[in-house]
Amino acid sequence: MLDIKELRQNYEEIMRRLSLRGEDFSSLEGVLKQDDRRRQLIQELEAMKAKRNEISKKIGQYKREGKDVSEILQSIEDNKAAVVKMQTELSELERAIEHTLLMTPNLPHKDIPFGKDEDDNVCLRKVGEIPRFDFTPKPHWDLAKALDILDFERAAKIASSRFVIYKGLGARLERSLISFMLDLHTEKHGYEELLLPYIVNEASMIASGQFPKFKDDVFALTDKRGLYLNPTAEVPSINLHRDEILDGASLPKRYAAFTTAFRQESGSAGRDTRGIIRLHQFNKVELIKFTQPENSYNELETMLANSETVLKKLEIPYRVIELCSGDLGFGMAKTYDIEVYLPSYETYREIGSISNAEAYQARRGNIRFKRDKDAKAEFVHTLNGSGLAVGRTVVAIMENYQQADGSIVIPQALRPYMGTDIIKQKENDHV
RNA sequence: GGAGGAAUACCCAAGUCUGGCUGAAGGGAUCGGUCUUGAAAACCGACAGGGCGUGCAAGCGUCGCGGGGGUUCGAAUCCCUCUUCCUCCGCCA
Repeated sequence: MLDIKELRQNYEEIMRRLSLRGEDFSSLEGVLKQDDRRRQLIQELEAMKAKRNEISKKIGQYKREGKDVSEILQSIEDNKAAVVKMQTELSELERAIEHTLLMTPNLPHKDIPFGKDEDDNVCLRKVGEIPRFDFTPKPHWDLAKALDILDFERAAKIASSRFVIYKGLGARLERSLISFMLDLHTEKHGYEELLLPYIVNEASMIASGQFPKFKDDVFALTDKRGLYLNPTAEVPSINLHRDEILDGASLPKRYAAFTTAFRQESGSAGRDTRGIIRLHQFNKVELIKFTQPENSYNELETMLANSETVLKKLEIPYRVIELCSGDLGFGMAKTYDIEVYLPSYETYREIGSISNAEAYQARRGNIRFKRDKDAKAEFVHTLNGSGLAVGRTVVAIMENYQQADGSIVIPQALRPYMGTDIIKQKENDHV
């Protein structure tokens, strides 16, 4: 959320930076007018309240002294109605202002490339060798079918389309990757492991930036409490410290969390319908940081490096993309995407996204810190990154490590977890 | 699911029945001081924090006793509602 005071003081500059996103934000002009009226109302209202408090105090005093109170009671009659009226107008204004601010995205960081959409993103580097095959590489769904490690038909029977069942070494591969990633980040990169609720409430959705704007993207439960299936680990983990004032000495806080994410994907009908690239339910290891503002961009770089390490150790080719202003996520000031090379697509596909939200989520979720005991509370910066998307890592391994006979070699780093170095077709397989 | 109980500042805790001099007694912790070679003890002093508004600032006002709403001139105190926690019963991995 943007700070209304900053918007008031720096209107031109903020509008200029917002416009880099390529959308229309003229509605913010109205917010300034509403804010003027709001402040005027607060002054009038508080003056009346001050008067009322004073008179009430006097009434108490008179009563104790046994004096007559009817005259003084009379004098406050008009006050009462006026207070109610002003209070009503004020809360309506506040609600309207808040709604607009909640619908307004974060300011893009000054240094990120300007652009309209993903075509203007900038490739920073390519890492790893793109595998060369002396046969035609197969897409992961074909490989999976022959190996009998993924089952889409039965998943559709049990749930619906865009779900999958992992079987045998397929399931083991997913589980191994989760452990591998968590072990790496907790043991080598200094993150603390979290295992979070998969169900979150509305306040959490608002704080992390999903609501109110992206309500259609999530699964809502019918439970009367207003609960939703977690669309990304960012939601439960950012909310870990909602409405808290953290000790500055405890920053940065670094967390790694395995979660299962659930998404409607309603805007993606027809896209990535085959395989496990885009599912309603998928697993992810997420990295989260709460930092002091001056350190957040350093922490962003190390977080990116931490995510890259996963792919380096798995020896999967990838590239790092810096998102341009027009492709930037709603709540983020700066984002790197990591994309893995997929032979069947003959291109790179996103496998992780590493972002700095600066104070945007902290303001929504009231997440602050104090530099020392007597200091004023300041908003932290929040960062989140994939470390990585597990299902897509499975895809990357299957496709990049496939052999001519359709078997899949397990990356060296993963073998201790897998207990085998290859996934191959079972003998006497009768499916 | 049923029956009870609770939520007050960093912690403990009084106040709630009977609304007003209570933005909140008392204790602990913490910080500062006296004493001491040093420390402890004892004694003295300080000790809501935060949001919002206003102001160059000091300050002033407002809101704030789990959250939200209501009654009232006035609410920690009365009413409604939600949340969380505890005890017991039932069910259950």
